[in-house]
Amino acid sequence: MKLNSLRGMQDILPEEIHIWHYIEKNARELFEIYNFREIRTPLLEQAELFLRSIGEDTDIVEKEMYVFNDKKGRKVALRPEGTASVVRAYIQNSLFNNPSPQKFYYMGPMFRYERPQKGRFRQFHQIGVESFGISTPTVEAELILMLKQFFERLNIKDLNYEINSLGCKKCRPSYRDNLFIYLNEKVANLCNDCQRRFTRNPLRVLDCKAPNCKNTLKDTPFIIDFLCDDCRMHFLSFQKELELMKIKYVVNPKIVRGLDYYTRTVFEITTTMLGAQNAVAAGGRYDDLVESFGGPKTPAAGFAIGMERVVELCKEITEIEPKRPFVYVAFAGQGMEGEAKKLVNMLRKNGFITETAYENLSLKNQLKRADKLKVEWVIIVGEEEFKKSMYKWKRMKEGTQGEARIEEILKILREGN
RNA sequence: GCGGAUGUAGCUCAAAGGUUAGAGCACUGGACUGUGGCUCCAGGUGCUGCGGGUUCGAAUCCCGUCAUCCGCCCCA
Repeated sequence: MKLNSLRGMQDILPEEIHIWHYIEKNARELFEIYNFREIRTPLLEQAELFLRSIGEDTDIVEKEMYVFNDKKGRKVALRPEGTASVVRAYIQNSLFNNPSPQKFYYMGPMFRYERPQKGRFRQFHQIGVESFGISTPTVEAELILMLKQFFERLNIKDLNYEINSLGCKKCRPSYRDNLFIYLNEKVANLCNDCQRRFTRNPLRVLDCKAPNCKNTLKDTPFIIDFLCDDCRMHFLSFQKELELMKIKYVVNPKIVRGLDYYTRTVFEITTTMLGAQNAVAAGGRYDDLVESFGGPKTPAAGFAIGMERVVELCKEITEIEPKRPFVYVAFAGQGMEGEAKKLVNMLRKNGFITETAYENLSLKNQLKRADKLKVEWVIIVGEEEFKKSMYKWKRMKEGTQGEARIEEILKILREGN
Protein backbone atom coordinates (compact mmCIF):
# COMPACT_ATOMS: atom_id res chain seq x y z
CA MET A 1 0.00 0.00 0.00
CA LYS A 2 1.26 3.39 -0.97
CA LEU A 3 1.00 6.08 1.68
CA ASN A 4 0.74 9.64 0.55
CA SER A 5 0.55 12.93 2.35
CA LEU A 6 -2.92 14.22 3.16
CA ARG A 7 -4.72 16.30 0.61
CA GLY A 8 -3.55 19.89 0.47
CA MET A 9 -0.48 19.11 2.58
CA GLN A 10 2.85 19.04 0.87
CA ASP A 11 6.49 18.31 1.46
CA ILE A 12 8.92 21.15 1.07
CA LEU A 13 11.98 19.50 -0.40
CA PRO A 14 15.63 20.60 -0.11
CA GLU A 15 15.27 21.57 -3.76
CA GLU A 16 13.24 24.63 -2.81
CA ILE A 17 13.87 25.08 0.90
CA HIS A 18 16.58 27.62 0.19
CA ILE A 19 13.92 30.00 -1.07
CA TRP A 20 12.06 29.60 2.22
CA HIS A 21 15.25 30.26 4.17
CA TYR A 22 15.91 33.33 2.08
CA ILE A 23 12.45 34.76 2.68
CA GLU A 24 12.49 33.92 6.38
CA LYS A 25 15.91 35.41 6.84
CA ASN A 26 14.84 38.66 5.22
CA ALA A 27 11.69 38.79 7.33
CA ARG A 28 13.59 38.23 10.57
CA GLU A 29 16.24 40.80 9.78
CA LEU A 30 13.82 43.46 8.65
CA PHE A 31 11.18 42.95 11.32
CA GLU A 32 13.80 43.01 14.06
CA ILE A 33 15.12 46.30 12.71
CA TYR A 34 11.60 47.60 13.33
CA ASN A 35 11.84 46.15 16.85
CA PHE A 36 9.42 43.30 16.32
CA ARG A 37 10.46 40.25 18.30
CA GLU A 38 9.66 36.64 17.60
CA ILE A 39 6.94 34.84 19.51
CA ARG A 40 6.13 31.15 19.16
CA THR A 41 2.73 29.90 20.15
CA PRO A 42 1.24 26.38 20.02
CA LEU A 43 -0.26 25.04 16.82
CA LEU A 44 -3.09 23.53 18.82
CA GLU A 45 -5.41 25.72 20.89
CA GLN A 46 -8.81 25.53 22.47
CA ALA A 47 -11.27 25.75 19.61
CA GLU A 48 -13.12 28.47 21.45
CA LEU A 49 -10.20 30.86 21.03
CA PHE A 50 -10.86 30.99 17.32
CA LEU A 51 -14.64 30.87 17.53
CA ARG A 52 -14.62 33.97 19.66
CA SER A 53 -11.95 35.97 17.81
CA ILE A 54 -12.46 35.17 14.16
CA GLY A 55 -16.24 34.96 14.53
CA GLU A 56 -18.62 32.02 14.50
CA ASP A 57 -20.31 33.13 11.29
CA THR A 58 -17.14 33.33 9.24
CA ASP A 59 -16.27 30.71 6.67
CA ILE A 60 -12.98 30.02 8.39
CA VAL A 61 -14.64 28.93 11.60
CA GLU A 62 -17.82 27.59 10.11
CA LYS A 63 -16.38 25.14 7.63
CA GLU A 64 -12.62 25.37 7.36
CA MET A 65 -11.29 24.72 10.84
CA TYR A 66 -9.67 21.45 11.89
CA VAL A 67 -11.57 20.80 15.12
CA PHE A 68 -11.56 17.61 17.15
CA ASN A 69 -11.72 16.31 20.68
CA ASP A 70 -8.59 15.33 22.55
CA LYS A 71 -8.41 12.31 24.83
CA LYS A 72 -10.09 14.14 27.68
CA GLY A 73 -12.87 15.31 25.38
CA ARG A 74 -11.69 18.91 25.17
CA LYS A 75 -12.56 20.64 21.93
CA VAL A 76 -9.30 21.69 20.32
CA ALA A 77 -8.41 23.20 16.94
CA LEU A 78 -5.37 23.53 14.72
CA ARG A 79 -4.77 27.23 14.35
CA PRO A 80 -6.26 28.67 11.14
CA GLU A 81 -4.40 31.96 11.62
CA GLY A 82 -1.93 33.53 14.01
CA THR A 83 -3.46 36.62 15.55
CA ALA A 84 -5.79 34.89 18.02
CA SER A 85 -2.95 32.92 19.57
CA VAL A 86 -0.70 35.94 19.92
CA VAL A 87 -3.51 37.90 21.57
CA ARG A 88 -4.11 34.99 23.93
CA ALA A 89 -0.40 34.82 24.78
CA TYR A 90 -0.25 38.58 25.26
CA ILE A 91 -2.99 38.42 27.85
CA GLN A 92 -1.99 35.14 29.48
CA ASN A 93 1.57 36.32 30.05
CA SER A 94 0.50 39.81 31.13
CA LEU A 95 2.65 41.34 28.44
CA PHE A 96 0.48 44.45 28.63
CA ASN A 97 2.48 45.33 31.74
CA ASN A 98 5.48 45.93 29.51
CA PRO A 99 5.95 49.34 27.89
CA SER A 100 3.91 50.00 24.74
CA PRO A 101 4.14 49.23 21.97
CA GLN A 102 4.63 45.49 22.28
CA LYS A 103 5.59 44.18 18.86
CA PHE A 104 5.74 40.52 17.85
CA TYR A 105 6.37 38.50 14.75
CA TYR A 106 5.85 34.81 14.08
CA MET A 107 6.21 32.35 11.25
CA GLY A 108 4.79 28.89 10.89
CA PRO A 109 2.10 26.59 9.60
CA MET A 110 -1.63 27.33 9.66
CA PHE A 111 -4.43 24.89 8.86
CA ARG A 112 -7.65 25.36 6.96
CA TYR A 113 -9.82 22.63 5.53
CA GLU A 114 -10.27 24.20 2.10
CA ARG A 115 -10.33 22.88 -1.40
CA PRO A 116 -6.71 23.03 -2.54
CA GLN A 117 -5.76 25.12 -5.51
CA LYS A 118 -2.70 26.91 -6.78
CA GLY A 119 -1.50 29.05 -3.89
CA ARG A 120 -4.04 27.56 -1.52
CA PHE A 121 -3.33 24.60 0.73
CA ARG A 122 -4.72 22.95 3.82
CA GLN A 123 -1.45 23.34 5.62
CA PHE A 124 0.05 26.66 4.62
CA HIS A 125 2.53 29.04 6.18
CA GLN A 126 2.27 32.60 7.27
CA ILE A 127 4.70 35.18 8.48
CA GLY A 128 2.79 37.62 10.63
CA VAL A 129 3.31 40.55 12.95
CA GLU A 130 1.19 42.09 15.69
CA SER A 131 1.64 45.45 17.37
CA PHE A 132 -0.13 46.17 20.66
CA GLY A 133 -0.81 49.32 22.59
CA ILE A 134 -0.87 52.21 20.12
CA SER A 135 -4.07 53.57 18.64
CA THR A 136 -2.75 56.11 16.15
CA PRO A 137 -2.66 55.20 12.45
CA THR A 138 1.11 55.58 12.48
CA VAL A 139 1.06 51.90 13.47
CA GLU A 140 -0.74 50.75 10.34
CA ALA A 141 1.45 53.05 8.28
CA GLU A 142 4.54 51.48 9.79
CA LEU A 143 3.19 48.03 9.01
CA ILE A 144 2.62 48.95 5.39
CA LEU A 145 6.01 50.56 5.07
CA MET A 146 7.66 47.51 6.54
CA LEU A 147 5.78 45.29 4.10
CA LYS A 148 6.84 47.47 1.23
CA GLN A 149 10.47 47.18 2.27
CA PHE A 150 10.06 43.45 2.75
CA PHE A 151 8.90 43.00 -0.83
CA GLU A 152 11.59 45.35 -2.09
CA ARG A 153 14.21 43.21 -0.39
CA LEU A 154 12.84 40.19 -2.21
CA ASN A 155 12.72 42.14 -5.45
CA ILE A 156 9.00 41.51 -5.83
CA LYS A 157 7.36 44.24 -7.88
CA ASP A 158 3.99 45.20 -9.28
CA LEU A 159 2.08 44.87 -6.04
CA ASN A 160 -1.15 46.71 -5.38
CA TYR A 161 -1.78 48.27 -1.99
CA GLU A 162 -5.48 48.49 -1.21
CA ILE A 163 -6.89 50.01 1.95
CA ASN A 164 -10.26 50.52 3.55
CA SER A 165 -11.83 51.36 6.87
CA LEU A 166 -14.45 49.20 8.53
CA GLY A 167 -15.36 51.70 11.22
CA CYS A 168 -15.79 50.87 14.86
CA LYS A 169 -18.38 49.71 17.37
CA LYS A 170 -19.96 53.15 17.20
CA CYS A 171 -20.42 53.60 13.47
CA ARG A 172 -20.69 50.09 12.09
CA PRO A 173 -24.23 49.33 13.38
CA SER A 174 -25.71 52.36 11.64
CA TYR A 175 -24.00 51.34 8.41
CA ARG A 176 -25.24 47.81 8.75
CA ASP A 177 -28.82 49.02 9.17
CA ASN A 178 -28.45 51.22 6.15
CA LEU A 179 -27.00 48.46 4.03
CA PHE A 180 -29.76 46.13 5.10
CA ILE A 181 -32.44 48.54 3.99
CA TYR A 182 -30.68 49.08 0.70
CA LEU A 183 -30.14 45.41 -0.01
CA ASN A 184 -33.64 44.51 1.00
CA GLU A 185 -34.95 46.17 -2.15
CA LYS A 186 -32.49 44.37 -4.40
CA VAL A 187 -32.25 41.00 -2.79
CA ALA A 188 -34.38 39.29 -5.42
CA ASN A 189 -31.83 40.18 -8.11
CA LEU A 190 -28.85 38.80 -6.27
CA CYS A 191 -27.24 35.41 -6.73
CA ASN A 192 -28.07 32.55 -4.36
CA ASP A 193 -24.89 33.02 -2.37
CA CYS A 194 -25.63 36.66 -1.85
CA GLN A 195 -29.19 35.97 -0.77
CA ARG A 196 -27.80 33.71 1.91
CA ARG A 197 -25.17 36.27 2.90
CA PHE A 198 -27.81 38.94 3.07
CA THR A 199 -29.42 37.38 6.11
CA ARG A 200 -26.25 36.08 7.72
CA ASN A 201 -23.73 38.84 7.23
CA PRO A 202 -24.76 41.62 4.83
CA LEU A 203 -21.23 43.03 4.67
CA ARG A 204 -20.16 39.91 2.78
CA VAL A 205 -22.43 40.74 -0.14
CA LEU A 206 -20.10 43.57 -1.08
CA ASP A 207 -17.36 41.08 -1.84
CA CYS A 208 -19.28 39.15 -4.50
CA LYS A 209 -17.58 38.79 -7.86
CA ALA A 210 -20.55 37.55 -9.87
CA PRO A 211 -21.03 40.01 -12.75
CA ASN A 212 -24.74 40.33 -12.17
CA CYS A 213 -24.34 41.12 -8.48
CA LYS A 214 -21.57 43.58 -9.20
CA ASN A 215 -23.87 45.41 -11.55
CA THR A 216 -26.83 45.36 -9.20
CA LEU A 217 -24.70 46.67 -6.35
CA LYS A 218 -23.05 49.49 -8.27
CA ASP A 219 -24.59 52.15 -6.05
CA THR A 220 -24.41 50.33 -2.74
CA PRO A 221 -23.53 52.59 0.16
CA PHE A 222 -20.02 52.03 1.45
CA ILE A 223 -18.97 51.93 5.06
CA ILE A 224 -16.49 54.74 4.59
CA ASP A 225 -19.41 57.06 3.94
CA PHE A 226 -20.83 56.20 7.34
CA LEU A 227 -17.71 56.49 9.48
CA CYS A 228 -18.00 58.42 12.72
CA ASP A 229 -15.81 61.49 13.09
CA ASP A 230 -13.07 59.64 14.96
CA CYS A 231 -12.89 56.85 12.41
CA ARG A 232 -12.89 59.27 9.50
CA MET A 233 -10.06 61.26 11.04
CA HIS A 234 -8.15 58.07 11.70
CA PHE A 235 -8.53 56.93 8.10
CA LEU A 236 -7.57 60.33 6.69
CA SER A 237 -4.44 60.67 8.75
CA PHE A 238 -3.53 57.07 7.85
CA GLN A 239 -3.66 58.05 4.20
CA LYS A 240 -1.63 61.14 4.93
CA GLU A 241 1.04 58.97 6.51
CA LEU A 242 1.13 56.75 3.44
CA GLU A 243 1.52 59.75 1.20
CA LEU A 244 4.35 61.08 3.34
CA MET A 245 6.13 57.77 2.86
CA LYS A 246 5.37 57.85 -0.85
CA ILE A 247 3.43 54.60 -0.84
CA LYS A 248 1.01 54.30 -3.70
CA TYR A 249 -2.31 52.94 -2.59
CA VAL A 250 -5.91 52.64 -3.67
CA VAL A 251 -8.90 53.06 -1.41
CA ASN A 252 -11.03 50.01 -2.09
CA PRO A 253 -14.32 50.36 -0.21
CA LYS A 254 -15.11 46.74 -1.01
CA ILE A 255 -12.45 45.18 1.16
CA VAL A 256 -14.37 43.48 3.93
CA ARG A 257 -11.97 40.77 5.22
CA GLY A 258 -13.05 37.36 6.35
CA LEU A 259 -12.36 37.80 10.03
CA ASP A 260 -14.77 39.62 12.29
CA TYR A 261 -12.29 41.14 14.71
CA TYR A 262 -11.10 43.95 12.46
CA THR A 263 -11.92 47.56 13.24
CA ARG A 264 -11.05 50.68 11.30
CA THR A 265 -8.07 50.10 9.01
CA VAL A 266 -7.87 47.02 6.81
CA PHE A 267 -5.53 46.46 3.89
CA GLU A 268 -4.60 43.90 1.28
CA ILE A 269 -1.54 43.60 -0.87
CA THR A 270 -2.26 41.79 -4.09
CA THR A 271 -0.52 40.66 -7.23
CA THR A 272 -1.78 39.79 -10.67
CA MET A 273 0.77 37.04 -11.12
CA LEU A 274 -0.75 34.24 -9.08
CA GLY A 275 -4.15 33.70 -10.65
CA ALA A 276 -7.19 33.61 -8.40
CA GLN A 277 -5.23 33.55 -5.13
CA ASN A 278 -3.99 37.08 -5.48
CA ALA A 279 -3.48 38.26 -1.90
CA VAL A 280 0.11 37.97 -0.76
CA ALA A 281 -0.34 39.85 2.49
CA ALA A 282 -3.22 41.37 4.39
CA GLY A 283 -4.07 42.75 7.75
CA GLY A 284 -5.60 45.53 9.74
CA ARG A 285 -6.47 47.01 13.08
CA TYR A 286 -8.33 45.16 15.82
CA ASP A 287 -8.87 47.53 18.71
CA ASP A 288 -11.48 45.48 20.58
CA LEU A 289 -10.01 42.01 20.48
CA VAL A 290 -7.72 42.11 23.52
CA GLU A 291 -10.46 43.50 25.68
CA SER A 292 -12.99 40.99 24.44
CA PHE A 293 -10.66 38.23 25.65
CA GLY A 294 -10.54 39.70 29.13
CA GLY A 295 -7.40 41.78 28.76
CA PRO A 296 -7.16 45.51 29.32
CA LYS A 297 -8.48 47.80 26.61
CA THR A 298 -5.63 47.62 24.11
CA PRO A 299 -5.55 48.93 20.56
CA ALA A 300 -3.68 46.65 18.16
CA ALA A 301 -2.91 45.98 14.51
CA GLY A 302 -1.12 43.38 12.46
CA PHE A 303 -0.74 41.59 9.17
CA ALA A 304 0.07 38.19 7.76
CA ILE A 305 2.07 37.25 4.68
CA GLY A 306 1.19 34.15 2.65
CA MET A 307 4.44 32.24 2.54
CA GLU A 308 3.66 29.84 -0.31
CA ARG A 309 2.54 32.72 -2.49
CA VAL A 310 5.67 34.72 -1.83
CA VAL A 311 7.77 31.63 -2.56
CA GLU A 312 5.95 31.31 -5.86
CA LEU A 313 6.71 34.92 -6.74
CA CYS A 314 10.34 34.53 -5.75
CA LYS A 315 10.66 31.53 -8.04
CA GLU A 316 9.50 33.63 -10.96
CA ILE A 317 11.48 36.74 -10.19
CA THR A 318 14.70 36.14 -8.35
CA GLU A 319 17.35 33.55 -8.79
CA ILE A 320 18.49 32.27 -5.46
CA GLU A 321 21.19 29.63 -5.63
CA PRO A 322 20.67 26.59 -3.45
CA LYS A 323 23.48 25.65 -1.10
CA ARG A 324 25.90 23.17 -2.53
CA PRO A 325 28.88 21.39 -1.04
CA PHE A 326 31.95 23.49 -1.48
CA VAL A 327 34.73 20.93 -1.25
CA TYR A 328 34.92 17.28 -2.25
CA VAL A 329 37.68 15.16 -0.78
CA ALA A 330 38.84 12.34 -3.05
CA PHE A 331 41.53 9.78 -2.39
CA ALA A 332 43.79 7.52 -4.40
CA GLY A 333 46.34 4.95 -3.36
CA GLN A 334 47.19 2.63 -0.51
CA GLY A 335 45.88 3.68 2.92
CA MET A 336 44.69 7.05 1.71
CA GLU A 337 41.06 6.52 2.64
CA GLY A 338 41.82 7.08 6.31
CA GLU A 339 43.89 10.16 5.57
CA ALA A 340 41.05 11.53 3.47
CA LYS A 341 38.69 11.09 6.42
CA LYS A 342 41.01 13.07 8.64
CA LEU A 343 41.10 15.84 6.07
CA VAL A 344 37.31 15.85 5.78
CA ASN A 345 36.95 16.30 9.54
CA MET A 346 39.50 19.08 9.50
CA LEU A 347 37.79 20.95 6.66
CA ARG A 348 34.41 20.62 8.35
CA LYS A 349 35.84 21.95 11.59
CA ASN A 350 36.99 24.92 9.57
CA GLY A 351 33.45 25.50 8.37
CA PHE A 352 33.64 24.30 4.79
CA ILE A 353 30.68 22.38 3.40
CA THR A 354 32.49 19.16 2.66
CA GLU A 355 31.46 15.96 0.93
CA THR A 356 33.47 12.82 0.24
CA ALA A 357 33.27 9.26 -1.03
CA TYR A 358 31.73 6.85 1.43
CA GLU A 359 32.76 3.74 -0.49
CA ASN A 360 35.89 2.63 -2.22
CA LEU A 361 35.49 4.29 -5.61
CA SER A 362 37.95 4.83 -8.40
CA LEU A 363 39.34 8.34 -8.55
CA LYS A 364 37.46 8.77 -11.79
CA ASN A 365 34.16 8.02 -10.15
CA GLN A 366 34.93 10.23 -7.23
CA LEU A 367 35.51 13.15 -9.57
CA LYS A 368 32.37 12.28 -11.45
CA ARG A 369 30.39 12.51 -8.25
CA ALA A 370 32.09 15.73 -7.30
CA ASP A 371 31.09 17.11 -10.67
CA LYS A 372 27.47 16.06 -10.21
CA LEU A 373 27.38 17.69 -6.80
CA LYS A 374 28.59 20.87 -8.50
CA VAL A 375 31.34 21.42 -5.95
CA GLU A 376 33.83 24.17 -6.51
CA TRP A 377 36.93 22.42 -5.22
CA VAL A 378 38.21 18.88 -5.08
CA ILE A 379 41.08 17.98 -2.79
CA ILE A 380 42.77 14.74 -3.78
CA VAL A 381 44.57 12.82 -1.07
CA GLY A 382 47.08 10.93 -3.18
CA GLU A 383 49.79 8.50 -2.17
CA GLU A 384 52.59 10.32 -3.96
CA GLU A 385 51.65 13.76 -2.68
CA PHE A 386 51.07 12.44 0.80
CA LYS A 387 54.67 11.27 1.01
CA LYS A 388 55.66 14.92 0.51
CA SER A 389 52.99 16.10 3.04
CA MET A 390 51.11 17.67 0.15
CA TYR A 391 47.58 17.50 -1.24
CA LYS A 392 46.43 18.05 -4.75
CA TRP A 393 43.77 20.72 -5.24
CA LYS A 394 41.57 21.14 -8.26
CA ARG A 395 39.18 23.93 -9.16
CA MET A 396 36.36 22.22 -11.02
CA LYS A 397 34.99 25.11 -13.01
CA GLU A 398 38.31 26.01 -14.66
CA GLY A 399 39.91 22.61 -14.41
CA THR A 400 43.07 24.11 -12.91
CA GLN A 401 45.00 22.15 -10.31
CA GLY A 402 48.15 22.13 -8.24
CA GLU A 403 49.82 20.77 -5.14
CA ALA A 404 50.01 22.46 -1.78
CA ARG A 405 50.51 21.93 1.94
CA ILE A 406 47.51 21.94 4.21
CA GLU A 407 47.93 25.55 5.39
CA GLU A 408 48.02 26.73 1.79
CA ILE A 409 45.00 24.61 0.91
CA LEU A 410 43.00 26.26 3.68
CA LYS A 411 44.13 29.65 2.46
CA ILE A 412 43.14 28.89 -1.13
CA LEU A 413 39.72 27.65 -0.06
CA ARG A 414 39.11 30.68 2.16
CA GLU A 415 40.00 33.04 -0.65
CA GLY A 416 37.84 31.14 -3.09
CA ASN A 417 34.89 31.23 -0.70
C1' G B 1 -19.25 23.08 -0.64
C1' C B 2 -20.21 23.75 -6.43
C1' G B 3 -18.52 23.48 -11.83
C1' G B 4 -14.69 21.96 -15.50
C1' A B 5 -9.99 19.56 -17.21
C1' U B 6 -6.24 15.93 -16.41
C1' G B 7 -3.87 11.32 -14.22
C1' U B 8 1.35 6.42 -18.46
C1' A B 9 9.17 5.70 -16.14
C1' G B 10 12.07 10.29 -11.17
C1' C B 11 10.78 14.57 -15.10
C1' U B 12 8.58 16.10 -20.14
C1' C B 13 5.47 13.40 -23.17
C1' A B 14 3.98 9.18 -27.22
C1' A B 15 1.08 4.63 -28.03
C1' A B 16 -6.51 6.68 -31.82
C1' G B 17 -10.01 -1.60 -28.38
C1' G B 18 -5.38 -5.83 -30.73
C1' U B 19 2.16 -8.68 -29.91
C1' U B 20 6.20 -8.48 -24.26
C1' A B 21 3.67 -0.22 -23.30
C1' G B 22 7.72 3.42 -26.05
C1' A B 23 11.20 8.23 -26.85
C1' G B 24 14.18 12.22 -24.81
C1' C B 25 16.25 14.02 -20.30
C1' A B 26 17.73 12.35 -15.57
C1' C B 27 19.71 7.97 -12.82
C1' U B 28 23.32 3.42 -12.10
C1' G B 29 27.47 0.78 -14.03
C1' G B 30 31.21 0.02 -17.78
C1' A B 31 34.62 1.47 -22.04
C1' C B 32 38.76 4.80 -18.75
C1' U B 33 42.88 0.69 -12.17
C1' G B 34 45.69 8.75 -10.38
C1' U B 35 41.52 13.11 -12.94
C1' G B 36 34.90 15.26 -13.84
C1' G B 37 32.15 17.63 -18.19
C1' C B 38 32.20 14.96 -24.34
C1' U B 39 31.24 10.27 -26.83
C1' C B 40 29.82 5.11 -26.99
C1' C B 41 27.74 0.62 -24.64
C1' A B 42 24.72 -1.83 -21.04
C1' G B 43 20.97 -1.45 -17.63
C1' G B 44 16.13 -0.78 -12.77
C1' U B 45 13.54 2.67 -15.67
C1' G B 46 6.36 0.80 -14.97
C1' C B 47 0.40 -2.68 -10.50
C1' U B 48 -0.69 2.96 -17.31
C1' G B 49 -3.38 6.79 -9.75
C1' C B 50 -6.72 3.09 -7.24
C1' G B 51 -11.29 -0.17 -7.42
C1' G B 52 -15.09 -2.16 -10.23
C1' G B 53 -17.69 -2.95 -15.04
C1' U B 54 -18.20 -3.79 -20.61
C1' U B 55 -15.24 -7.03 -24.04
C1' C B 56 -12.35 -12.89 -26.74
C1' G B 57 -9.03 -8.73 -25.49
C1' A B 58 -8.74 -2.22 -21.83
C1' A B 59 -3.43 2.62 -20.88
C1' U B 60 -7.58 3.32 -24.47
C1' C B 61 -14.77 2.69 -23.50
C1' C B 62 -18.27 3.17 -18.90
C1' C B 63 -19.02 3.90 -13.45
C1' G B 64 -16.98 4.96 -8.79
C1' U B 65 -12.98 6.75 -5.95
C1' C B 66 -8.44 9.38 -4.86
C1' A B 67 -5.10 13.14 -6.37
C1' U B 68 -3.49 17.41 -9.13
C1' C B 69 -4.65 21.78 -11.93
C1' C B 70 -8.27 25.74 -13.39
C1' G B 71 -12.73 28.56 -12.19
C1' C B 72 -16.53 29.78 -8.26
C1' C B 73 -16.40 30.51 -3.11
C1' C B 74 -13.04 31.96 0.53
C1' C B 75 -8.60 33.89 1.86
C1' A B 76 -2.75 34.66 3.07
